[in-house]
Amino acid sequence: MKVTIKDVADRAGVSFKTVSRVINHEGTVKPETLEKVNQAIVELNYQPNTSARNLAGSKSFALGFIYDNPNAYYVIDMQRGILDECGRKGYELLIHPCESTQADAVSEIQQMVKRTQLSGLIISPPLSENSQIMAQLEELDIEFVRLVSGSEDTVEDTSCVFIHDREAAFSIVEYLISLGHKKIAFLSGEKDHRSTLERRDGYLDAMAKHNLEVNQEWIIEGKYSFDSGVTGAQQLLRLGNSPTAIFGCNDEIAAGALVAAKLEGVKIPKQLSIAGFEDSPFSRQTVPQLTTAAQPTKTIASSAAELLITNITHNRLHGKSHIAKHKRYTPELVVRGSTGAI
Amino acid sequence: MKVTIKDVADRAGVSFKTVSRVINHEGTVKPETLEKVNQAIVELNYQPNTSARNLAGSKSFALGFIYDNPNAYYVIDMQRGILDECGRKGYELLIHPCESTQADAVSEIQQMVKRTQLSGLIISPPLSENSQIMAQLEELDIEFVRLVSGSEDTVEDTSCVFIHDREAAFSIVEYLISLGHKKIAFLSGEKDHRSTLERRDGYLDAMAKHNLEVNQEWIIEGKYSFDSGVTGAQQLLRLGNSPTAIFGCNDEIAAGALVAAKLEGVKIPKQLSIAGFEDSPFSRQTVPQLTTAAQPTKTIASSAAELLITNITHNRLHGKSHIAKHKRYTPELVVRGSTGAI
DNA sequence: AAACTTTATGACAGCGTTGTCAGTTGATTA
DNA sequence: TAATCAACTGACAACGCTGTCATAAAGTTT
Repeated sequence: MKVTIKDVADRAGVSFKTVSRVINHEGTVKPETLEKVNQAIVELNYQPNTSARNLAGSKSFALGFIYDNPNAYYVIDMQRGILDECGRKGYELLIHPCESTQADAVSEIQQMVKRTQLSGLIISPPLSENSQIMAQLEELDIEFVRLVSGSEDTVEDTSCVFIHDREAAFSIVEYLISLGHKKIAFLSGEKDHRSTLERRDGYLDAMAKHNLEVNQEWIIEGKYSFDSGVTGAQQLLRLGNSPTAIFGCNDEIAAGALVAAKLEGVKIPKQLSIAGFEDSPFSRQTVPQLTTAAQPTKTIASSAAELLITNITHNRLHGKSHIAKHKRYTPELVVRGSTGAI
Repeated sequence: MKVTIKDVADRAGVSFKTVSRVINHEGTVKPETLEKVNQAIVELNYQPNTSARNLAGSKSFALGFIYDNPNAYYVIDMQRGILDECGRKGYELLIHPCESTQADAVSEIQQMVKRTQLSGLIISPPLSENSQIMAQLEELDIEFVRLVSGSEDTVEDTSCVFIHDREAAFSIVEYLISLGHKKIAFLSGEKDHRSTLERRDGYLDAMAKHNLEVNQEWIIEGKYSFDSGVTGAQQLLRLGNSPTAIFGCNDEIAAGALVAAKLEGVKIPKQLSIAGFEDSPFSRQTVPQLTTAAQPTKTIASSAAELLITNITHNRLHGKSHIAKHKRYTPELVVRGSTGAI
């Protein structure tokens, strides 16, 4: 009924330990033996039992994805990207949404890690930016990779995938400037998200580079939500000296701004240009479609998983020598109908 | 370092088997012993090792969620709902997005089940409606619960959670009728999705009940996408005899229709009423907001997980006596600004 | 008070792997 | 030719738990 390593061994005429060597690609198996074993594996359609492997090796072939992000599109893309890599490397994925505000967030993660012996964690923003939580996680003695906005790490030398939000925001705003805009507003997301600050800095960089005045009234604090975009934009449009372009911290905000503009009777892009960030499906479901910065979330996720698995494998072989590698991505400008010359 | 069942046993002054009994709520432990053991567990912060439990019991405390659904909001809600229940019952969740069109979808699932000894699967539409895949899954000898549109099962006696799309669609259309609409169009989703057919039937039911003519030109085949809503609505609005109300098969379609109406210069809801289905975040991010039917996805998911875990537990105790229970949910009408009297 | 239940607990094998260490083989060297 | 070495393979004990069966303790019946 159930095919075990011994069945494979019998069929191949070797000891079950040799089969184990083959499964684990230990490389110390004679080519012809390897061939026999592989054939037996195929013939019997053998699948190694994960629990047994985990138990015996006191490790696990599973990664955890920890997130605290309300954006469904983002989360789904992340999951897909991680799963792709997991599939290639023979890992499973456990997902763990949580609330970073929750006091026991870490102890919950810790329990999960203990129970399942997760061999690594991938942590996405904004959780990955919470230095307190990250500090606690360090103590858990588990490998992890964080996704963070920016180009340098705030926390010590953990493995990171950096997203260059600042540079991307800069490109967007510079593009708006190239269209002739001088009065450009910024609709911010939660200001305790690093991405908000990075994107704002990119905006400020571009304004400064082109010697454009930044009116403090044009920087509106808000949230990463559609509603926040609506109210923020309304506020801007009712200003005496209202901007001719709005850069929303993400597509939801920008979509909200678009709606607000319509409510106020402002024509897009004739009277007002609006740009978003992220290139989520949102940005293609507005009229006109949003100019935005495309964040290759799925690729980033795969890449984070790859980095994590590399680290895990490395550590298994060479002990905790912490190679702490980094990767970097810069979202790219995508021009659509919501922006235009004045 | 690592706390095992034996450490707990030593501390509580009992055999490790007794601790095992406590962990598994076997109920044959004297109250005072139980108390001692529980205290030891807390003091040592003991977490049973899942791999060991799985291996020894040749079962697993993990469910799989199999889906083939492009709708990010839906998937996220499902995951949350399932995870909630998993948390309560001490299960883990493995997610497995897949393509139902893919030839080896089932063999992939099978391998995953073998590897991880998943104790049950939750399968959401449209995959759950694919009778071929379901048939193959039956042979896998694994407990599963399907989510399906409708009120009766097409497949034999598997466990199901039914979503009464037809009834809900009926309410929506009847509501439109109550507003005075007589010319009501239907923008369909993929017609190989059961939900599409159910919602269409609900639409037809309502039309029939009120003796309203159904012009075949008003039923437009499409997809569950924003774009499909746009083109479908455009087609309708350019008709000589165009409808005064549109019922979109889901919120994305309806949102698309809304945009199309705007492009054509048609005022919502003055000249045209539009209703969606699902109550996804979409429906609140349009202007005006969409009238829709609220599908309690998260609750449904929890409920499916609960049903599954009940079945699993039952089967462990009493063997495969297949209790095949069903649950039912009817989405509820949510009236917002996109619909109004003519 | 003896015989029988019932309830509560423990001893121990085994789940399917990996890790460790001890062979075995064949080739290479002195 | 014997000695040495590398490359490969196998035996066997873990890993941390559950299942099975045996046993002890307590309660019930006659």
